[in-house]
Amino acid sequence: MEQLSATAYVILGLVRNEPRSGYEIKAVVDNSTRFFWAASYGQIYPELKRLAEAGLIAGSDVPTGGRKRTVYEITADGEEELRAWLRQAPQTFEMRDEGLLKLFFADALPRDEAVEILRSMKAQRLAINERLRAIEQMKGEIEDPFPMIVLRGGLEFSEWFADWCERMEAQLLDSALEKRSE
Amino acid sequence: MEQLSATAYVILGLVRNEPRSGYEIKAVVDNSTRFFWAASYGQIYPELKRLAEAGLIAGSDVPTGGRKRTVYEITADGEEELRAWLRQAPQTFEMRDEGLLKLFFADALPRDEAVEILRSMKAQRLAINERLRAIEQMKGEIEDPFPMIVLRGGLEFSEWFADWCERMEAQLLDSALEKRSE
DNA sequence: ACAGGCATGTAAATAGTTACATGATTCG
DNA sequence: CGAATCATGTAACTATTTACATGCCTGT
Repeated sequence: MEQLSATAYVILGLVRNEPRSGYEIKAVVDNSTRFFWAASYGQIYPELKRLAEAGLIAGSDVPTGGRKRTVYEITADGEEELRAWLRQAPQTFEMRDEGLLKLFFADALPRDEAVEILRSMKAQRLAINERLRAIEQMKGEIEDPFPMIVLRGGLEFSEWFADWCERMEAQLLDSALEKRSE
Repeated sequence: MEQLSATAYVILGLVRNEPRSGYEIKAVVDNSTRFFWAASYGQIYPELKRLAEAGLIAGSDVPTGGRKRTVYEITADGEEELRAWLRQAPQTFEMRDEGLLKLFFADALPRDEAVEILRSMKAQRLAINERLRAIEQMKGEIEDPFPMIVLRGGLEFSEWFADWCERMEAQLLDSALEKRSE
């Protein structure tokens, strides 16, 4: 079998906890992994088919009320595949942050407008922080500690980032002041 | 004119400082923006043509020695376009971190193997930190303070991240100990 | 009745990487 | 001379998003 995509492992990992439908997987992703690994319907549904064909997950019809619904559960092969992947050292770690990109080029703007970039970035991070806090509240007691570790990491990260924006804003305003008093 | 891609603004921002060839742009990206916004030859060269056609940059033949070479400089229109973009609040901020993804699913592994994920992640972040430090050393004195602000932000971030990995590793080992003593 | 959520899916477009082709020049 | 680097480019592939289509069910 060819290499599986990272999205495939997101699915394997999520259906390992409990059987889920494509729709549910998308909902869970949007409240958990999407902060460090997103996935859209356009990836999830085709991937579910591929994984089922490869025998790594198994789908069965489990309607909710009268509503048609296919839930997938992981197979023994799927679990082995997931564990094999988990054992390999992680490779990909990318960031695409338009705020940092704009800040990098901010010399093209007057100082007071450059500072605005930092303010936007801080607001974004605080919004994410609130979002994560809401998710943290929702979670009850569960045995698996890892999702909570990662969630708390996200909280700490967004706090660090917001704080950094604040400090850099202050630094910029300070240096503007210095220049004026020279 | 249609919406420009983020890569287009990377190019506009870089050629604004000084005229550069596609090859040089790629090299600069790899030592600066690629930590928060990457770009490959497959994006850069076609984008240079588009931007030149749109009149936002202008290319001219400037051979190095006998070696053919086209350098691009920003036009007045290009600078206006760049500034207009910089003034809009940043939208995109994504992360794809395979380490966090694996950690999220680490319950599928025995604890001692789960801890390995954190060790790999820490090593990765320390490697990035060293890389950034090397870049910091290289930079001489320049008037534009923003690239250095962003670089220092990257240094602080990688340090925070490595430290977080260390703390989480300790926490995991502690909780494993607790379980044993119950 | 109708809005909103549940549910599955696909088409088209955009984004981005990788690998390759080509060829000149410089340095050891 | 040979390796590395400068330099430009493209083709093929993979990834990913967006938007849409479809239709049922539930609650107000």
